[in-house]
Amino acid sequence: MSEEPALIWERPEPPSRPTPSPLSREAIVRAAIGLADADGLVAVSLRKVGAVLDAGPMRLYGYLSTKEELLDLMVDEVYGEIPLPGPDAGDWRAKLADISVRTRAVARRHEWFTELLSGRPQLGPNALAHLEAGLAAFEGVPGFANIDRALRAYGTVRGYVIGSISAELAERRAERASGLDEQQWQARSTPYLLRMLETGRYPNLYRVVAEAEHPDGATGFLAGLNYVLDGIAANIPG
Amino acid sequence: MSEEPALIWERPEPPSRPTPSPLSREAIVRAAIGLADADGLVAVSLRKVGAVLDAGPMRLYGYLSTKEELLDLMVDEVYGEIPLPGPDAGDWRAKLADISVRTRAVARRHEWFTELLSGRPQLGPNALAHLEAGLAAFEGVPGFANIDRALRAYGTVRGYVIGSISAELAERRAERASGLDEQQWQARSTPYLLRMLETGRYPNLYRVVAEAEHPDGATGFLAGLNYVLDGIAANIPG
DNA sequence: GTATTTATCAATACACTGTATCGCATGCGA
DNA sequence: TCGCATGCGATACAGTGTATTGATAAATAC
Repeated sequence: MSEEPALIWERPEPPSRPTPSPLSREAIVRAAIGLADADGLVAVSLRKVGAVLDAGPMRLYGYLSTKEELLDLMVDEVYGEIPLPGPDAGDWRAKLADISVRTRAVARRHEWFTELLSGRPQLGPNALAHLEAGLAAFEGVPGFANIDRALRAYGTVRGYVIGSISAELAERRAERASGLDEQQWQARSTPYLLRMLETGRYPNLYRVVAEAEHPDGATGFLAGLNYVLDGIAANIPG
Repeated sequence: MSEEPALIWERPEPPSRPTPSPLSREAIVRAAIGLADADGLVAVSLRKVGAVLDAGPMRLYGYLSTKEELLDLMVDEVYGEIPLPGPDAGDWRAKLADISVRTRAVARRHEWFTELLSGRPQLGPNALAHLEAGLAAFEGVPGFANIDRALRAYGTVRGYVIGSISAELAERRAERASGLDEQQWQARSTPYLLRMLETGRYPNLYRVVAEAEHPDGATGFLAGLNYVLDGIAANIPG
C-alpha cells in the first residue's frame, strides 16, 4: 500500500529525524505522574505518556514491558516522596505517627496513589524502605521483638492509614467528578439521602446529617490514628 | 446501504424476534458479579455482560446510564450479602468484630470488592444499612454519644478492615496472576527479594523472610482487629 | 379495525485503549 | 564503503465505553 508514488524530484526528503528525545524510565514515570496528577488515572495511557515525551507509544516498550509495570513504577516513585524517620526520631509512637501523617500528605498530592495500592504487591526499593522503616519503629519495643507481631502491628497501622485516606479522597473526588463545585455535588446527592433518612431505617445516619460537625480531614485522621496507636500501646507489657 | 435487494418472494421473513429475554437491573448485576467472580474486574465489559443475558451492549443503557453505575450497583449488592448484627448481638466490641469478620468473608468471595471500594462514595441502600449498623454498635457506649466520635471510631475499624483485606487479597492475586501456582510466583520474586535483602539496607525485612512464620490470614486479621478494638476500648472512660 | 405515535432495542459508528508485528533508517564494526 | 544489528515508527488488531440512527413492536387515537 505505498501511497507515495511521487517522483523523486518532487518528493520531500524525510524530515531529518530530529534526534529522538533521549528517554529514560525516570522521565517516563514523571510524565505519567504528571498526567495522573492533572487528570486522574484515566488520563494515563501509553499514547498520552508518549506524546508528552515526543514519542510514539511503542517507544515505551523498550523501557517497560507492560502498562502494569508503569503503574508499579509510579507507585514506587510516590513511595520515594515520603520522608522516613531516622533511628532517633523519637519513640515508636512518634515514628509511626510521622510515617502516617507524611503518607497522608503525599497521598493527597497524588490522589491516584491509594487507588493503585489496593491490588498490587509493592516490591520496589522505595516501598521496601517504607516497610522497613515501619518495622524498625518496633525495634526494642517490649512485646514486639517477635517479627510476626511487629509485622502485624505495622500492618494494622498501614491498613488504617490507607483505608482512611482512600475514604477521604473518594469523597473529595466524587464532589469534583459530578461536574463542578462541592455545592453542585451535594445538591445532587443530598435530596436522595434525605429521602432515605426519612424512612426512619437509619437513625444513626440521620444523626450524622443532623448533628455532626464534620471535623476537617486532618483532625479526623489523627483521631483515628490515635485509636490504632492506643491499641498497640495497650499491648505493650509492663 | 441496503444489502438485501432480493425479491420479496425469496427473501426470508425476519426471524420472528425471539421474545427478548426479560431484563432487570437485578439480572444485570448478577451477571456482572458472576463475570467478576470468575475472571476478575477486567472481564466485566458491557458487551460481555450483555452476552450473558442474550442482549447487545446498548440494551443495558436502559437500566444504567454508565458503566460506573453498574459498578456502583455491584458494590451495593455485595454489601447486601454481609449479615448485620441485630440490636442484641452482644456489646459494641462483639458487634464490630462480627461485622468485620463477615465483611472479610464476603470480600474473599468477591475479590474485586475492595478494589471498587477505594474511590467511590457508597450511597446504596445496603451500604447505608452497613454503615448504620456500625454506628449503632456505639449506642449507649460511654464517651461515644457524640456522633462525630462514633463516626470516627467506626471509620477507623472500617479503614483497618478494608486496608487489611486489600493487602491480603493483593498478595493472593499476585500469586495467581503470574501464571500458575503459588510456588511459581514465589520462584519469580524471591530471588529478587533476596538480592535486595543482601544489601543489608533492610535488616527488619530480612527478619521477615528469615524468621517469620506467616500466620494464616484469618489469624492475622483478628490480631490486627483486636489492636484497633483495644484502642477504642482504651478511650471509653470509667 | 386502521392509522399514528411512542417506546424499545439492535446495528452501526467512533474515538480510544494496550500491545504484536513488521519494515525501515540509523549507527556501528569491518 | 559495505553489511549488519538494533531501536524506533507506522500499521494493525481486537477490544473498550458510549452516541447516533433506524427499524420494529407496543400503545394509543380515531
